[in-house]
Amino acid sequence: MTHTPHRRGADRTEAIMRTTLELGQEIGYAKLSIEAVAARAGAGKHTIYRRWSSKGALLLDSLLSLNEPGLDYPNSGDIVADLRAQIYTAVDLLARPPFGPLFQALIGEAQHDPQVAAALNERFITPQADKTVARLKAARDQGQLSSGFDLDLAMAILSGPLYFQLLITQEPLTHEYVDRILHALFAGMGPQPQP
Amino acid sequence: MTHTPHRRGADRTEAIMRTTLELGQEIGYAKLSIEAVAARAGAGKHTIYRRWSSKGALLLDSLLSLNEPGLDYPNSGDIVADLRAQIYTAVDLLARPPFGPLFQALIGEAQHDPQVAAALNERFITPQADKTVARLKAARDQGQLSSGFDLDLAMAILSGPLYFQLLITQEPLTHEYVDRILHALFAGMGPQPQP
Amino acid sequence: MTHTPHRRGADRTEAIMRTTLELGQEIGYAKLSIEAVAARAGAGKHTIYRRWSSKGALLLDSLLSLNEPGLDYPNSGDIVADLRAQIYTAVDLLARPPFGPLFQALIGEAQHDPQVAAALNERFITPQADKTVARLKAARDQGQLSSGFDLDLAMAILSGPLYFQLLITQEPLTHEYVDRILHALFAGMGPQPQP
Amino acid sequence: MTHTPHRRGADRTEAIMRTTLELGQEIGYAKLSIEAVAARAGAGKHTIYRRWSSKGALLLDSLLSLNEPGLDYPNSGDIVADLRAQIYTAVDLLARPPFGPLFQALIGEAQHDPQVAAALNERFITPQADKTVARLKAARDQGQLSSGFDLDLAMAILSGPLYFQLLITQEPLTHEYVDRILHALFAGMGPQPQP
DNA sequence: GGTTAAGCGAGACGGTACGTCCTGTCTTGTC
DNA sequence: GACAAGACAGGACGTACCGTCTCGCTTAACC
Repeated sequence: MTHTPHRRGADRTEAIMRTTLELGQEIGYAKLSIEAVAARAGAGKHTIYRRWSSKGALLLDSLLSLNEPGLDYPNSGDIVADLRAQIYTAVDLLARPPFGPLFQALIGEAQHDPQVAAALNERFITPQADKTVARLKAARDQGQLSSGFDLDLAMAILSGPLYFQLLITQEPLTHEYVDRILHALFAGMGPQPQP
Repeated sequence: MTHTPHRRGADRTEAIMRTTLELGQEIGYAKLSIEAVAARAGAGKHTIYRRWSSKGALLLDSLLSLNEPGLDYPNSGDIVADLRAQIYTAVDLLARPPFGPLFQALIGEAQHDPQVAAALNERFITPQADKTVARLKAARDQGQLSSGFDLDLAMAILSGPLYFQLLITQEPLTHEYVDRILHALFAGMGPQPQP
Repeated sequence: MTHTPHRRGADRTEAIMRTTLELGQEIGYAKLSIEAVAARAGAGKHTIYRRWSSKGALLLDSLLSLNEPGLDYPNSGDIVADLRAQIYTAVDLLARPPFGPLFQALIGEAQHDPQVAAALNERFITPQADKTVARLKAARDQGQLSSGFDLDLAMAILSGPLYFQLLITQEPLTHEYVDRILHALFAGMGPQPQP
Repeated sequence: MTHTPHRRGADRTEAIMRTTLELGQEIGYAKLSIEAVAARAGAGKHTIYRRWSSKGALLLDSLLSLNEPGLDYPNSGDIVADLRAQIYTAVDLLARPPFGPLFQALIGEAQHDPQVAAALNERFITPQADKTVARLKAARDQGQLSSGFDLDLAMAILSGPLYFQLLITQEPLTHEYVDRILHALFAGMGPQPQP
C-alpha cells in the first residue's frame, strides 16, 4: 500500500470540514459519524478529535467556514428596506443545501449538548442579532423610530416566527412571509380597540 | 425461579412511559437509551419497540401523557387577558421539570427525525396553535380586533419569540417577556415616523 | 378473520412433526426454531411445548416417525450376507434427505443436551444395536462364529467406522466401505506376526 | 475513570481463549456465549469477532492451544505397544476436563456448522489420523504387517469405536476397551468356520 | 343438550444473546 | 511530533428466539 504524504495543520482541518459538509449533505446529520468522516477524508480519528470535541463542534466549524464574512447589513437609509434585504439573504441561505438542513440539524444538536448551544450562540446567533439591533438602533438614533422602540424585542419578533417555521412547523421560508412580519412590526397589526 | 404473571397492554405502556420520564429527568434525553428504559421498567426491549418506533416517539407519548387535556383557553371576553393567562400557563409548564427540558430535547430530536417532527406537530403544536387562532378569531368576530387582523401571523408572533428563547438563546422564559410580546402585538411597537 | 376449526391431539402432533421435517430440510437444523415451526404449522407455541421439551426432542420424534418399523434384519442363514443387507439399508437411509442430515444434526444436538442423548440412545441407537447383537448371537449359537466371538465389540467395529465417517470426516458412506469393514471383521486384517 | 492501556494482539488472543476454556468448563458449551466470554475477559465483543467467526471457531482454537504439540507417537519397534501407548494418551486427554467435554461439544457443533467441521478435520482429526497411518505404514514396511494390510481401515477401526462410545453411547472410555479393540484388530475376532 | 373444562391459535411478555456500529482512547509505524 | 491506520473496551442498537403467560374461541366430554 502506498501512502500519500501526510499534509499538516490547516490542510487537514480544511479537508475534514469539507468532507463533513459533503457527507452531511449526502446522508444527513443524524447518520453522520466521525468514523465515516475520518474514513472518507483519509484522516485518522485522532486528527479529528484533536481539533473538535464532538460531532456538533465539527459541524459548527464546517458550516461557519461556508459563510466566513457573515451576513452583513446594507445601510441605505431605509430601515425597512435594509432589514428586508438582509432577511431575504438569510432566508435564501437557509433554503439552500448544504447550509439549511445542516444548520437546522445543528440547532437540533444544541438542544442536547450545551457546549454546542453556547458555541452556536457565541459564534453565529449573537453576532447576527447584534447586527440587527445595531441597524435598528441607528434608525432610532436618526429618528426613524420612536425613542421608546424596543430594539431587542423587535429583533425577536423578526427572528422568532422564522425560526418557529424552520424548526417547528418545518415549512419553507418565503420572502412573502418575511414581508408580512416586517409589515406587522412597522405598521402594526391594526387591532381596533385599545388594550 | 418464580414468575410474577405478566401484566398486559395499557399497564405496560404506562409503566414504560413513566420510566422514560423518570430516567429522562435523571440523566437527560441525550443519554437516555431504550435499553436503559427497558431495564429500569422491567420490560423487554421488544415490548418497547412494539409500541414505539424510536426514542423520540416514546418520549413524545410520554410527555403528552403528562398533559392529557392540553392547555385550554379561558374565554373571559378580554382577549389580551385570556392570551396572557394561557401563555403564562404554557411558559410555566415549560419551566418545570420534567416537561421543560424533555420537551426541548424532543424538538431537538425533531430536527433529525422527520417522523418525530410530524408527530410533534400533529399531536401538540398544531392543536395548541389552533386553539390560539380560534380564540383570536372569536375576538375578531366580536369586533375586538380589526377585520383585517392576521390571525396566523399573530399566533406566530406570540409563539416565535418564545420558542426562539427556548431553543436558541436558551434563556429562561419569564412572564415579563410574555407581557412585552403581548403589548407589542396589540399596542404596536410605536415606530412613529414612516410606517 | 375466519378460524379453521382446531383439530386435536394426534392430528396436531402429526402436523407439527411433518412441518419440522419440512422446515428442517429447507433451512437446516441449526436455523430451525420452534417459533418458525409453530408459525408454519399454524400451531401455537404452547401446543408444541406441551408435547416436546426441546427442539431436539421434537426432531427426534419427527425423525422416528419416518422410520416407524425400524430397520429389521433378514435372517437368511448367512450372517455376513444378512449384516451386509441390513447395513446397506441403514447407509442408504442416512444418505437420503431428510433423514440423513437431520439425524446427523440430532447427534450433534445430543452432544450439548443429555436428555436428547439419552432419548436418542434409548429410542434408536440401542434397539438397532440390540438387533445386530441378536443376529450375531444367533450365528454364534449356530456355530457360524467361534464361541469366544465378542458380540458387542463386533457391533462396535461395524458401527464405529461408519459413524466416524458420518460425524467426523463427513464423507459419504458407500457400500464399498461397508464391504471393507465386513471383510476385516470376518476375514481379519491379515497382520503377519502374532502379537 | 482511569484506563489501563489496552494490550494488543497475542495478549488479547490468549486472554480470550483462556477465558473461553474457563467459562466453558464452568457452564458448558451450550450455555457459553460470546457475550459472556467478552465480559469475563474484559474484552469488547468486536475484539472476539475480529479473530473468530463463530463460537465454534473460538472453541476450536482455544482447545488446540491446550494441546500445542499434538499427540505424538512413540516408535519402540513394537507396533501394538506403540499404538496402545498413543491411544491411552488420547483417551486420557478426552477423559480430563476441560478438554474432554468441550471437545465432544465441538464435534457436536461441527454437525451444524460446516466451517467448524472443516477446521476441526484440518487442524486436529486429519493430522492425528495421518500420524497413526504413518506409524502403521512403518510397521508394514518393516514386515511386521502383511503387505496387503489396509492402513486407512485399520485407523478407522481403531478410532471409530472410540468415537462411537464418546459421541453416541457417551460412556467413559477405558484402557480395557482400547485393549479389546487392539486385540481384535491384530489377532482377529476368530470367527472360526466360514470367512 | 347444555355446560364446562381442556385444547388450541395467537401472540404479548421478560429475558438473553446475537452481530453491528460507533465512541473516545490508545498504540504502532511512517513521514 | 503530526499523522493514517486501526486495535481496543465499552455501550447501545434493533432483531430473533426462548419458554411462560394470557386471551378468547372451539370442541369434546360429562352431566
